[in-house]
Amino acid sequence: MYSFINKMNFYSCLTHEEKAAIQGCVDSKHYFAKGQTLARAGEKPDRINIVTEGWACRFKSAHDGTDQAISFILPGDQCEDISPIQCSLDHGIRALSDIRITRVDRQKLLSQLTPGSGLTNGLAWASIVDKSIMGEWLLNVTRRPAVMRLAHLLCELFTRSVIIGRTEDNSMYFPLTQVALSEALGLSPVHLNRSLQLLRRRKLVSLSRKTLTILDWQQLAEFADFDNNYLHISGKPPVSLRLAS
Amino acid sequence: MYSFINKMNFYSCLTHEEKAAIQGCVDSKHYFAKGQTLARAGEKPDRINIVTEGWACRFKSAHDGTDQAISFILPGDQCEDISPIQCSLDHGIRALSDIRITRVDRQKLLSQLTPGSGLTNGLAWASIVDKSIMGEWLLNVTRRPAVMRLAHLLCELFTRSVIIGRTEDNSMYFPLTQVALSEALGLSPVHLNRSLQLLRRRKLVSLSRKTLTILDWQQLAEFADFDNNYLHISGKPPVSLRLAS
DNA sequence: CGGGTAATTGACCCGGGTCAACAGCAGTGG
DNA sequence: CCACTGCTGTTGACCCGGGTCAATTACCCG
Repeated sequence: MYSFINKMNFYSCLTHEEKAAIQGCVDSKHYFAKGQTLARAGEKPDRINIVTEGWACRFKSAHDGTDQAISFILPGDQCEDISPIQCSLDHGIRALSDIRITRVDRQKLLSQLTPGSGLTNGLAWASIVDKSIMGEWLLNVTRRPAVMRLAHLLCELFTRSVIIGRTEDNSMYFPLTQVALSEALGLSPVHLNRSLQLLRRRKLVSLSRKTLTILDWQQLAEFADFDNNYLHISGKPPVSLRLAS
Repeated sequence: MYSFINKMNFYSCLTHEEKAAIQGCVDSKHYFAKGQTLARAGEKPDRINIVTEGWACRFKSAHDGTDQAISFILPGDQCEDISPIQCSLDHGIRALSDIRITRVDRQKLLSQLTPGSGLTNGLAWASIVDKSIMGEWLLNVTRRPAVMRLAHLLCELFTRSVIIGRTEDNSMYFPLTQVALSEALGLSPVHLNRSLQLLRRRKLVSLSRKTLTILDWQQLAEFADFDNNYLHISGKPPVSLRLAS
């Protein structure tokens, strides 16, 4: 739960009371193994599930049975919208690694959403960033060639990991298989593999044993045409500093 | 302004007082010609601009100078997020037809966002739908071949037009040029043209003089693998009925 | 009737998909 | 400790949907 509060606190600024109040909404904790489905399209969940450890993804299934990932859920992210409106999911959610989840009482949490509260602002931020990311993915997938597309996604995921404090130097935990990456990027697994090899050959990244290391951030970001504006992190000194190095 | 209130009222349910209060936030009205830029990436607008007549699009520019549309703005839609958080735009906005805009005072409007108010709920709905549409676009663009992709977008735009009451029988106002369509679908204008011709030859749609006519909704929707679930309109009888016909 | 925008057509090409085989490696049970 | 099994990653050969370039042809409006 620390991960969620930390994220809210990053975007907004929570008082001690607010943090405690959020803690008070916790209902239960759960564990899911890699590959398990956390939610299916059409469901109408009445709890909020927050991923506290591990990665998941939202995905939609196409006419031909293939899946497209529409976003990644990292520690601190919720599976459901936290909104007064409750509507059925239009996509599924799947664990991409073993994950830990904290379930929260929806009504209790909603009651914290008074105008101006830290939680209200934090969630508003998070929502804007989510939308921005989807816009950037749209651009990524339609306008950038495969290698660049992959490089861009790696930049994004590294930056997001920095934000939630899950990097160590230039390395990060990276549980995605090549198939999962290809489903996010709209590429075939085969071609994704070839693109990844190009990045490795250029000594921009190294990726093995679930660890991604950025070998040359400047070069990688430039190559990917990566501009972190869309993540709306400007004015968050700790992160800016980390990324400048 | 009617278009915006009507949209909020469609998703939520506004009292007379609420409608009047929204009207009270109106600041000024403006006109923009087709092709004009309403906003640029990086700007931090402090007014809310609501399109009341005509179409616009949000777009992002790629490394090679081409643009990708990331969503369409129809009458009743706002250009800016209505959120306590104010952050800079990560995309531009361009008029796709001559458009009319009503400018609204941000602070006044925000003061209407009390928990449980019709506006709060309406905006929450709208936000969820916006996000859903982007997810569907992601799927559309990565997983569906060109003709199907186009068919799907036409289904979406027709459905959205029904929602805002801008259709007449099976026809609707449709100001998009083929270039604009191709920018939304991630296709080249040439290929878009060919795809459109296929749909015409199959007698699924007709499109000329800014009027789109759906010749066979059943067939078109089936062909496009269109499932309007993602627009979250179930339980809105007037629309369901219109679309069933 | 002229000029500019939007649509259409043909010829050619390439990024990335598909299919199929194989290698590496982790976990499992004997 | 090893053999088995299934997942993940890698490679090669071949193919096609959709891109590009370039030239016309409508269409719209003053």
